[in-house]
Amino acid sequence: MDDQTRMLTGLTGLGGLPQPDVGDPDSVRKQQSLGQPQQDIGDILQQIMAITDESLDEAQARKHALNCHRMKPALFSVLCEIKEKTVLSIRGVQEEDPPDPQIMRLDNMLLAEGVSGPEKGGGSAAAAAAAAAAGGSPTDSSIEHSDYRAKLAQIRQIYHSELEKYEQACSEFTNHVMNLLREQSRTRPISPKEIERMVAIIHRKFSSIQMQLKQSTCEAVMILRSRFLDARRKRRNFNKQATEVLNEYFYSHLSNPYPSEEAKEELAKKCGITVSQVSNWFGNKRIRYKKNIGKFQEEANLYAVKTAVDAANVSAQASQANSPATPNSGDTYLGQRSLNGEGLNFTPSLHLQVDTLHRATHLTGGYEELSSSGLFTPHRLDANSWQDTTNPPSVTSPPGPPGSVHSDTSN
DNA sequence: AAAAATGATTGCGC
DNA sequence: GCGCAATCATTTTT
Repeated sequence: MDDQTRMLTGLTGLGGLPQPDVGDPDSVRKQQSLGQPQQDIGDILQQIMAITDESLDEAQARKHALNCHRMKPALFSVLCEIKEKTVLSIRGVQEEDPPDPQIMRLDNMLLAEGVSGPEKGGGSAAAAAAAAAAGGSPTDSSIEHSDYRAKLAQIRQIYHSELEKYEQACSEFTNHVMNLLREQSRTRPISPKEIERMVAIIHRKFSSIQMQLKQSTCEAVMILRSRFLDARRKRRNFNKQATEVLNEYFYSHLSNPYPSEEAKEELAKKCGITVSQVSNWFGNKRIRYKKNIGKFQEEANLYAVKTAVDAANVSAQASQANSPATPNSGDTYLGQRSLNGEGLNFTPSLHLQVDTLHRATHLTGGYEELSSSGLFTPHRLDANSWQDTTNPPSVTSPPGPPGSVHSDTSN
C-alpha cells in the first residue's frame, strides 16, 4: 500500500514533486502525446493528486477504483517498457554466462575424487576399516587406505550437507523474492521478464557461493591426499622377510634383475606389498647396486650363499634322500665362513665366487674362468648387459675395495 | 644430532 | 610404458 502511493505520487512528478522513482516526466509526457487516452490520463492524475488529501478510507476506495481502471494495464505495460529501456538496460548487459570453466574443473575433480557423484556407500569405508582391523591380513596400506576413505567420506558428507543447505536457501530466497516481486508487480512496474532476470541474478550469486564451497572441498581433498596418499610422508620400511625375498630374487638374477610382470606379482604377493612397490624396489636396487657395487658385495655374497644352499638342499633332496645331512643353519654358517675365510669346495662358496667373479669379469672382461668353474655360471653371461649400458664412472673407478677384495677371494 | 639407508616421486629418453 | 637418474622425505643407524 505504501508502495502504491509512492508509485502514484511518483507519477505526479509532472506537478513538480521530484521523485527518483520509475516514472520520469518525459515518459508521461510522451504517453500523453499519444493522443486518445490523453483525457483519461489527465483524469487519473487528477485523482491521484487528490488522494493525498483524502482520508484513509476514501483513499482506499479510490485506490481500488484506480486499480480497476481500464487504463491501468496500459499504464503498467508502458511503465515497464520504460523501465526496461532505462534501468535494466544499464546493468542487464552482462548476462549470458557460459558454463564457467572454473566450476567445470572443480566439478570434474570432485567427481573424480568421488566426493560428488554417486555415493559409494557411506558405511562402506567404516566397514572396510572394521574388516581391516578384524581381518587376518592387517596390511598397513589397507588400514591407511580405509582411514583415507573414511576421511574422504567425511568430507563428502560435509560437502553434500552444505550443498543441500545452499540449494535450499537459494530456492527459499528465490521463492521469497519472486513472491515479493509478484506482489509488488501489482503496484509497481515489474514485468515477469524482470522477475526472471532477478531470479537469474540470485542464482548466479548463489552459484558463486557454491563454487567457493566446491573450491574449499577440493582443497580439503588435496590436503587429505597429500597427507595420506603421498607415501613419501608416511613411508614404512618393508619388513625383514620382504626385503629378504626381494634380495634373494635380485641376487639370484643378478645377470638380469628385471622381474617379469608375473614375477613381480608373485614377489609382491610374497612380500605383502604392491607390484609397483616391487618395481620401485628393483629400480632402486639396480641403480644403487650399480652405483656402488663394492658396498653391496657383502650382501651379494650373503644372498648368493643363501640361494646356493637352497639349491643344494633342493637338489640333495631330489637326487638322493639317503644322504645323512639335512642341515639348514649349518650349511649357511659354513657358507658364510667360507666366504670370509679361504675359498672352499662347498657349493655355497662356489656360488659366491660366481657372484664375485661376475663383478670382476665385468671389470676385466674375461669371464671364462668363471664359467669354467661351475653350475651357476650360465645365467651370468649377460650380466654385463644391464650394468654396462650406462656406466662409465662407477665400475671403472670403484675406489679400491670391491675389485681388490674380490680378486683376493677368488684367488 | 648427523649420517646413512630406504621407499617413493619426478623428469627424461627410448 | 619402462627404466634410469636425480631427488625428496622419511626412517634407521651411528
